[in-house]
Amino acid sequence: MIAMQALPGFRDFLPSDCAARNYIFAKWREVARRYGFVEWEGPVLEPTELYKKKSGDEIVGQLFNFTDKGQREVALRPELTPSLARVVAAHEREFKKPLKWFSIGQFFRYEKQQRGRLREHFQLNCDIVGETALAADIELVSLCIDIVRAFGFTERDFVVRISDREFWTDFLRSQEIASERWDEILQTIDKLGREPREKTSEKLGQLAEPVLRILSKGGKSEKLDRLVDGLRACGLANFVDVDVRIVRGLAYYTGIVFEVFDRAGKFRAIAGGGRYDNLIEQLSDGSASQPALGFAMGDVVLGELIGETATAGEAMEKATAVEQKINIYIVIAKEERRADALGQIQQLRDRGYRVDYPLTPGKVARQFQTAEDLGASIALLYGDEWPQVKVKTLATREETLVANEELLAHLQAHLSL
RNA sequence: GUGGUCGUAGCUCAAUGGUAGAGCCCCAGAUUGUGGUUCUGGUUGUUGCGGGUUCGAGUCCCGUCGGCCACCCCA
Repeated sequence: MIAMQALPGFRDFLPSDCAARNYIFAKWREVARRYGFVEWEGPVLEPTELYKKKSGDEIVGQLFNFTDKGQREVALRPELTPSLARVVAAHEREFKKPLKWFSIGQFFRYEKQQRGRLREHFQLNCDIVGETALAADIELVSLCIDIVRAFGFTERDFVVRISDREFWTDFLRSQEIASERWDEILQTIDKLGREPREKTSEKLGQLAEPVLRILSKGGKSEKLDRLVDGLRACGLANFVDVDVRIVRGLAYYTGIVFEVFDRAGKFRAIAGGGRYDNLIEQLSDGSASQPALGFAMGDVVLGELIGETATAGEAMEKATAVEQKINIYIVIAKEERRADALGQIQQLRDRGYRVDYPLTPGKVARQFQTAEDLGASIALLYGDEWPQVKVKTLATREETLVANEELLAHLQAHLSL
């Protein structure tokens, strides 16, 4: 029995898990760069106040927070957006607008874990700052779709549900509802799918009838139409559904909001985001003001969906397998040749080949087995043939003798990496 | 935070209240320096932990920790 284990909700990444994670990160990075986004990072630990301040009280109860040795109230970041807002406010004039920034990092929350929901996870965040035009919303949703597509998913596998908070705030204004109640009503609409209809009606009171009528009709707006038109021009309209039931829990969203789900409805949201035009101004106490929008995509649900989707799973399997293989394994058949082998190993590694060899004397049969296990395509045997080396192509079992000093040239000609 | 359910070897799982097992993995062999198959042998457990009932507990009871599921909440 091992005494120490990881804390609940925290993961160990064994090599295969790490390879899968790196694969996800690589796709995220690759597609974000295709869209002209640049990478940045913020601190993992932030003052608790940053999250208490304006992002809605609902998040505070789930913070992984504590008091540090300097008596500061701090929290492991649960999300990136407040940090981004702070950074943008502090460096507002240093960059031309719009900013297109992305970040990959670890985020934390303190709550009971269950499937798809740990106390720690990795997230991609993509944000556009300094652009009010709907074109920015189209760009962001397009990027989100293309990132999911990059893993081999199609419109049969996932859907982006798009909504607009302004659709609801316009409605509430038309109903002459006091703005203090808006957040509470939006929360109720957000919960609509998860709560019994009677409870919703009770909470909405006189609004229940018009709200339910809108939902049964589907809800439409000129802005949402234009958004979908823009995505259609990109050829991405098949990936989206307008669905005004999407509101999102965070209070800081102000306009378009969206969430990505698997079509089968088996998992939690894969990604989510929206427009938060007032947050930067709020967090900076008015010293900076920038419209902004962004989304986040986590590694946990995405990873589960990749694992359960044949095409995506195979693509990842293939990519990670290649990544973990070595190119060349050195078989030391005679210990007298170890020094010669080491000299060549150094040369090969300098040239960029992935090379491994037995650290202790061992049977030749076992060494070939190890070469196979490590995924080498070629084995070099150092033994009685010296100063020649036996070059064996493992897949075909073909062997040729090559003089050791001609080995580099020989491999360059015969081993394509 | 609340409720339900589960916890046996590194992994997947067996064991009517009566001496804890199998498969896989791993390790070592099968006449001198050649790998994916095969054969032989071998290692591994305070049955999550702590109490209790019993002649006797992996099995029943209580507590605790951990996993899973639902609720809460959702970045």
